[in-house]
Amino acid sequence: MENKYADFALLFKALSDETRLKIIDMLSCGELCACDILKFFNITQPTLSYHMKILTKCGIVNANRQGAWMYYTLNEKTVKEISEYWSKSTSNKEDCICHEYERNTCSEGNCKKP
Amino acid sequence: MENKYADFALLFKALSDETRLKIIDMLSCGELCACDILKFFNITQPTLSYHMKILTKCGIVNANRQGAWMYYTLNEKTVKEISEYWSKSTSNKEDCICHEYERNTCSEGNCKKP
DNA sequence: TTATTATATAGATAATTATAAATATGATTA
DNA sequence: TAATCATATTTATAATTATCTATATAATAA
Repeated sequence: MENKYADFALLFKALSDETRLKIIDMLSCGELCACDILKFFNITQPTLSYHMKILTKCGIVNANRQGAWMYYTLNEKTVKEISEYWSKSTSNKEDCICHEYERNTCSEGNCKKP
Repeated sequence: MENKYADFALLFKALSDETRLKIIDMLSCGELCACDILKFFNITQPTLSYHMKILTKCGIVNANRQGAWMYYTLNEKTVKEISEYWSKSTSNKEDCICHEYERNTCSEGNCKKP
């Protein structure tokens, strides 16, 4: 992993859109064809294609072409990695980047709480 | 909850930036003053202020002013809500929005897998 | 009270994003 | 083979985002 923060920032960016969150919700119940997803939304086909590209490029969604049709599924590995990242990032840990510097050093220590 | 997809899209948008992910990592080990966070990064003070506003506005981070200093902590409630949303959104569920429509209806059912 | 420190806001700008219309590609059907 | 269907790409555009500089505000220290 070259830069995990950049990688996960990209994954979260893929999740930062209402339409894409709904698509993930739908895929959690099983594989779907692009045309089925499209009918659910009030967006054009190129717009869906754009969103699916964002979801597949970062690895949250698997794409599988069957002739003219594209079938999508959730990528369980990435789904799990996101859970694990969030869980680890938000809990106290030995190897946190915050240990790479001194706390309370503003104005020679004046930012310590009273 | 008015629109959970819009709400969580906003939370994930707050997480879609490398600097903000690092700030959350740092806060997981305990409360920090803005000036301490600032020293960790190669960004200007207004840029940090902008990022902290995004994190506090959506409720991921709590802000607490003590005189001239701003102290930040993680908002454990929101942290947990994000975990729970992701876990639920990515697992098969009875009340999924995908049940609001018929599958495999493209070209009168031709998008069914062979 | 004046200077300094910590933080926020305003304004400008470059980069990115979401969207649609138009078009292209490639598969399927008649 | 021609027409149709499913999807992707290109182009344009409007909106949003990340960043900086400059400035403002408010607290603290000299």
